[in-house]
Amino acid sequence: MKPVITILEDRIIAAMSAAVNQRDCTAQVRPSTDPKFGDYQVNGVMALAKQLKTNPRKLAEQVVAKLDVSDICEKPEIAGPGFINLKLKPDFVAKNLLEINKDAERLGVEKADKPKTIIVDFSGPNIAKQMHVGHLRSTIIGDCICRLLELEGHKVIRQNHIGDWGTALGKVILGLWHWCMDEKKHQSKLYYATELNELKAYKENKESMISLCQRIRERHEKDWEEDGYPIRGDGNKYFGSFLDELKQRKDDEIWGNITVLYQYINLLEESLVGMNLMIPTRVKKKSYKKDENPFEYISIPYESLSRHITTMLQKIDDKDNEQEKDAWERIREISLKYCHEIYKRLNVNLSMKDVRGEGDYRKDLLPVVSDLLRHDIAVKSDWAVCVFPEGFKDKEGEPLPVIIQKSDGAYLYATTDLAAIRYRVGELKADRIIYVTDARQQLHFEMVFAVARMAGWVKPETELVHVTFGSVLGENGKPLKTREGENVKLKELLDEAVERAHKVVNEKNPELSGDEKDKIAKAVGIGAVKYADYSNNRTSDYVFSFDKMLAMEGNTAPYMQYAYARIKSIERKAQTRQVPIETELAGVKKLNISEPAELDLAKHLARYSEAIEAAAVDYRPNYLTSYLYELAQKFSVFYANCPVLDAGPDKRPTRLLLCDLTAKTIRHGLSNLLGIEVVEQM
RNA sequence: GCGCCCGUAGCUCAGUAGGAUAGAGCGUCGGUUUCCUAAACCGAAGGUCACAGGUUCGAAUCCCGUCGGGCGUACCA
Repeated sequence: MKPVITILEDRIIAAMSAAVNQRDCTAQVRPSTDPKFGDYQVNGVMALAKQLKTNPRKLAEQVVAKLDVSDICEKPEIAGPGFINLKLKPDFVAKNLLEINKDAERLGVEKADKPKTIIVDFSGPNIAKQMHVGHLRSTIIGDCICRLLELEGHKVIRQNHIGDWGTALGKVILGLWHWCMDEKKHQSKLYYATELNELKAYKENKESMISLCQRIRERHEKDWEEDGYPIRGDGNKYFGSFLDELKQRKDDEIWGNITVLYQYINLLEESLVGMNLMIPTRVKKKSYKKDENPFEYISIPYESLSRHITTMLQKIDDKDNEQEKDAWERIREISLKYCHEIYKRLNVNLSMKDVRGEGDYRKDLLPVVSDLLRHDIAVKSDWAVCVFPEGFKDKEGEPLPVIIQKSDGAYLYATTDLAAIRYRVGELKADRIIYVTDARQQLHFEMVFAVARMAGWVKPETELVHVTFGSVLGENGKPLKTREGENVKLKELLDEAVERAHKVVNEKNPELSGDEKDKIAKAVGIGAVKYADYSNNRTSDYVFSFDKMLAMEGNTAPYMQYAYARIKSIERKAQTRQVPIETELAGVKKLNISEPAELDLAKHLARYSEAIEAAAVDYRPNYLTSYLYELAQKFSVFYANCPVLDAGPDKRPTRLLLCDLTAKTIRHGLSNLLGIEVVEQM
């Protein structure tokens, strides 16, 4: 079904063209700013008058003279400097609504004329860390964008570009080794936790810090020597089997430890800078004889050990780096399983088949770099391989590089992003690629896009879109953290939301069964977190507040869910009063709209597709939540003023239909597009 | 320094390629329940759209400048 606004736009354009004998006029039909101006206002005439240097009011008169909308609107009115105000005829609204009602699946939302293949890159957690609040926005905004585009009939390919190939992984692997050695050799005394506290405590005390670091280094070297069979430091004695056992551990234990270990490695390496402490490690020989130890031993600065491991990791397809590969696969497996539990709870449509992480592009990285070098697009600069796209400057005004390979040979996220673009355009046949990440990565993507175009990996008509969003802030106006200054785990955040929702349900509706309470608490709690995010303009930061998002007043998930539950309650009540809803609804051939509240609700219902279109074209879910909120408000007014079940036989079918369509629209918006559950009662 | 984003009611935020008297919610004050869920509804007060210029029929929106805040700016993502 064509949206009313589009029909009007077409008619206005035709009238404008006829009035001034000129093509491509823009009508600028917008919803009215004030109900007293009608339902839609035409702004384009004034702009056209300016362009033609004529009197806008006169021009408006000429346009209206050519305009035929009598089947849709009352007589158009000219107002102010040259607005044309349009008011829909109740008959037209009624007819329109009946058509939408017939289309229960799509509620009147049209499909795109030319469906495109659209890649949406979102969520992308770093698997070295437990998913935290920083992953929330990309995950849910990305999911909503996919659902909107799918509704419009596009071929949407979801890509979860997980971070599994960078320095963070090197740190986790090193951390796991510490965990292993702690258990195998140090009676599980959790030395790393103790040392983490010491590192924190000695921050300001250089002497103590130095002796602490020396102590750590010595133990490390000794343990490393010992964790070797048949050759020293190969990790075959303890670490290899430890990785196998890891599968049996509980997720909570793993994540608890990894979090601490990660901090430990980070702080240790940070503290080591400038101390000149060296640690032995092995590196593969350039060439070696058969049956010879393929490794040689070198000393590297202790603080660069995790980066060294990252480089080893990035060569995991070399059969001598099997240990790193095992560790990588194990972490990936554990972490992804955990991520998908979160996705499930969040009602986000992401599955394992959508995962294509940095590491999956590993075989493309060398070709990417050599390709760019061969075509003189990339150059070596200070031993790193760089591309200098035009128009980007650094602090000194010098050309700013995209580094695609570090001086130590490691690849970076720009490299994997480039490999991903090549794959998406080349293999997936993308017409458009949408990246949903926070605004801080803007420069990165601008530059990566520039390089991809320089290399000719994207066609000129391929759209590369960076959909940005702001940060989630705490009540203090700073990025949301725990009291200890750590990232808030997504799981804990969701747990608390559900718990709080549960308390409210208990208070408001104590007579419900335990199961029902649980179900409602889950829908309300998770829904509240998601809805609060969606209802904010995505480009701005927002302050996270459980109290606000769980409030019944205002633009919140519970308010929407309540409106839905009220309608469902009417339906339940109808059964006890022997009102045959199905029969009455099926029998509606014509609507009888008499009350202002009915007309107001009906008009809004007919505009669902406009809201979808607005939200989809700008990738802004808050246009959809605003629409839904207004819908719920209008329904509340209707509910208060128009009894449904007690209405006379001339009015009841219409009112039942308004209820039914309101419920369907709320459910579609909330559940199908935002992934927020509705509940039958609350 | 340069670049990007932002500054709207006491608070949290909307404001859809410039449109008419700038909107919600919270909070404050007042009202509504013999009636389908009051987890609701209705009303009132509350604004120099950071500041100063410009563009024009018209600016919160576009341009220039100032102030204030956030983020980014070569081997992290």
